[in-house]
Amino acid sequence: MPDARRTEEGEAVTALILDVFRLNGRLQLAGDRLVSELGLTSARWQILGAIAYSDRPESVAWHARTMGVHRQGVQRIINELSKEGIVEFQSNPHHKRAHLVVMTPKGQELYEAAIAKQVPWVNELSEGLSPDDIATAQNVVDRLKSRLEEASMRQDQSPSQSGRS
Amino acid sequence: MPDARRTEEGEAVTALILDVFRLNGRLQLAGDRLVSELGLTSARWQILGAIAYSDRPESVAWHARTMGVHRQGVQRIINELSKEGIVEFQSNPHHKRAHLVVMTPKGQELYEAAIAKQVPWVNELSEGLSPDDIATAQNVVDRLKSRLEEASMRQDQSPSQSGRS
DNA sequence: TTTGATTTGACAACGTGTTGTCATTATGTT
DNA sequence: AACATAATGACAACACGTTGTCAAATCAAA
Repeated sequence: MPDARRTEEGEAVTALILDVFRLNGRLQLAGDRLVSELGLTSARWQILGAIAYSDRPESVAWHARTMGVHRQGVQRIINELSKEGIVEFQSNPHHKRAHLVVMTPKGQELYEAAIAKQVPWVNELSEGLSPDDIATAQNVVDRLKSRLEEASMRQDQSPSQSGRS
Repeated sequence: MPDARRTEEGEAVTALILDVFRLNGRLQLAGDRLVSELGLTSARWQILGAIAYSDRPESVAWHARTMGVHRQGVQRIINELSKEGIVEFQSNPHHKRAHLVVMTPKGQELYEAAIAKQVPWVNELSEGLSPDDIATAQNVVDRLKSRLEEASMRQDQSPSQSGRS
């Protein structure tokens, strides 16, 4: 047994993790409420954001990689958005199957309408918080995220490392 | 249009929120990997934790309220855990239907085994981070969570408040 | 060109959480 | 006691994400 007890940092990060779970749940709820009357959900909104922030049209798989989620989930939602005329597929000169995803004018209006709702919402939510503290929080969260990404990469790349030295 | 642009805090919190989403995803993944060989998942683990931390046996609905999620999801998972002999129901002297949930000896072993895996994992994950920064992060996350809970309560209690002054 | 590995989209099954409805049980009011 | 209200569990439908498999397309190597 290498470590039977948590270090001071380990204890603090454990508490932070539990709060992150709860905050995430609340954010999903609030996000769904915020854009539900636009016919959007948190998941759809996040995907529209990925499309909006990409410099050029990209494939579904590319967006999924960038977002750190699996292709299939993004594919399903983008297919739905396509049926509803919110996004559409452009033929890809470099790949016959991997079509490029772009927002339709209707999709762009929708995305801007969502932002118009998010701005006053987040302004009220964050009112009075110290920008320094927020930056510190973001830094900690980002570092934890990065470490987990690295650890995940290591585990994926060397699954044969089952023996111990 | 009350606020067309985000305040400084609004901008920072928006960035923080996006990172919280990504961190949450990574934590779910890491948590599932950590306890998968015990036959647990992140969701099951979290529910076992709620049971372990309650001072006395409580009903499913009570746990759901405490965790801030809906009864139905907790009910389904606890029913599964019951079938597998990980938790069991005690008759409730004060309520004929709302049985009390307790962990079986097998469930307690499972939960302790999960903690034994989490301790070295979180110690490595948090190594080198400043305890002060972690505390600041937790404080920010907790305040955002509390504000969202309050806002959610307000919206639930006064759904007739559709007009504006 | 041929072969094999990788990428991509399609499809299906499942775990998790949300939403809504229903019957049963407690609780509070009259 | 009788009634209305709330709480609780059961059930079903759906949204979202994960996991696995398959075929088509691309790319790299021989």
